[in-house]
Amino acid sequence: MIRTIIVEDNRFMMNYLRGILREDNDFQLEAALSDAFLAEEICKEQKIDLVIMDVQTLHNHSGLAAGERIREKNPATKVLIVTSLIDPEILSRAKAGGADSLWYKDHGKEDLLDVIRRTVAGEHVFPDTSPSVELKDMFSGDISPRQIDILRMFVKGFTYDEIAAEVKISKNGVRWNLDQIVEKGGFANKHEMLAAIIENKLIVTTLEERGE
Amino acid sequence: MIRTIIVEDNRFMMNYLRGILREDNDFQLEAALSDAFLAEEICKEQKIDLVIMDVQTLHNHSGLAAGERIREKNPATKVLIVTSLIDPEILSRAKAGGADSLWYKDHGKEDLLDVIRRTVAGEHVFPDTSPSVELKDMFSGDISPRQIDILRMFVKGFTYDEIAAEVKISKNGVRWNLDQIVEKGGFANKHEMLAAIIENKLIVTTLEERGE
DNA sequence: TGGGTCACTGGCACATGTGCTAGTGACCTT
DNA sequence: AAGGTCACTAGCACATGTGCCAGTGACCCA
Repeated sequence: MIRTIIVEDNRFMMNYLRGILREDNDFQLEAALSDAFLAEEICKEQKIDLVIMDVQTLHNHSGLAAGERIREKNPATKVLIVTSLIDPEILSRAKAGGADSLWYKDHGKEDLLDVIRRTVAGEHVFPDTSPSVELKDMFSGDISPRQIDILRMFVKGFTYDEIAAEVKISKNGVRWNLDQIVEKGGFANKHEMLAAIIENKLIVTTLEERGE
Repeated sequence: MIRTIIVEDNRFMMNYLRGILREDNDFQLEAALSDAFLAEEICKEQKIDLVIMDVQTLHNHSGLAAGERIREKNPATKVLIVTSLIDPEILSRAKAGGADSLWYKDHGKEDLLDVIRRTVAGEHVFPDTSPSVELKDMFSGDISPRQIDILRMFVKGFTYDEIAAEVKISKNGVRWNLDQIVEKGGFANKHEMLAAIIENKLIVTTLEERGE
C-alpha cells in the first residue's frame, strides 16, 4: 500500500487524479488537499509515501517550495510535482528543488501511473524539455507589445472596459486592436483565436493574476 | 534542398510551420496550401520531397486520405501528417494509410525539425499512443449525456439560442444546465471551465462542424 | 395525500459584445 | 501644402449573456 496525498486546488484536476488512483488498488489516499502548506503539516503527523503536488496551489502557495521542505524533513517521502504549464523554468526549478519527478498533466493516465510507480521505486522521472511555442511565432511578425498585452488580458477573460482601463486607451481602441490581431493571425473570429491560443498554451489562463 | 509543400488551413498554424522551415536553409517551400486536394495536383506536376499535411483541411478534405493517394502515385514523396488532436484513432488511421510520420503540433519546434529530418531520411516517426483524458473523468461522475452535448456546443462557440434549438429545451434550460456543469466541475465560472477544457483538448474546437 | 426536490420555463433588468459609421490628430509621402 | 494612412475616439442599434426571481409539472418519499 502506497500512502498518498494529493495537493491540487483545481477540483477539475483533483477529480481526475483521484479517479486514476482509485483504479489501482495499490494506493491509499490519506488526504486530498488544496493548500500546499497543509501538506507539510500532514507529512509531519503521518508517514506518507507519496505526495502528488500541483506547482501552485490555493492562496498562491508554491507546491515546489512546499515539496522541497517536505523532502528535507521526510527523506522517505517521494514528491511528484504535477503541472499543466509546459515551461522549462518550472522543470528546472523542480529539478533544483529536489522534487523526485515531474509530470505534465496532458501526458495521459497511463503515463501518470507509470511515473508514479517509478517514482515510488526511487527513480526520478522528468519529461524532456519541450520548449513551448511562443505567441509572436503565431502572427506574421508584426504584432506590437501593446497588442500582446491586450491579447493576454482578453484571453484571461477581462472585459473590454477592464482592458481599456489597464492599457489606458478607449474601449473602442481595444476593440480595434483585437480585430487587428484576429486578422493578423488569420482567424475567422475571436472565439477561434481564443481556442487556438489556449490549446497551444500560449497564454496561461489559470487565475492567479486577477488582483481582486 | 528538400522540396516541401505545406497543407494547412489554419493560418495560425501555417505561419508557425513556415517560420520553422524558414529557419533552416535545407528547405525550399514550393507551395503553401489550405486544401489537401490541391496538394495532389501539385505532386503530379512537380517533384516534391516532403508534404507536411494537416489531418483535416479546407472544405473538410481529409489530409489522411489525400496523403494516402499522394504516396500511392509518388512513392518518392514523404508525407508527414500534423495534428493538434491527440487521438489514438488518428494515429492508427495515419499508420494504416501509409503516412510516413505523424507529429502532434504541441510537441515543439525542435521536435518537428527532428521528425522532418528523420522522415526525409526514410524513417517512420510516430508518437507514443498517449490516450487522451476524457471529459467525464473531469466531473464527479454525474454528468448526463445531454449535459455533455450542451457543453460540447458551448465550448465550440454556439450561442444559448442555438444550443436551445438543437437540444430542444429553452434558452434558460441551457443556462441552468451550464451552471450545473460549472458547479459539478468545481470551476469558478464558465470562462475558467472553457479554458480548462480546451487546454486539455477534451473537446475539439476546430470548426468543421457548424453546418452553415 | 402532502411535501420536497429536480429539471426545467418565462421574464425582467442590466452588462457586455458586435457591426457599423463618422471623425480626429499624428505622421508620412509627393 | 495636399492627400493618405494609422491608431485610435465616440456613439448608435442591436445581439447575446448574466443575475435574479417566480412558477410548474414530474417524480420520489413518508
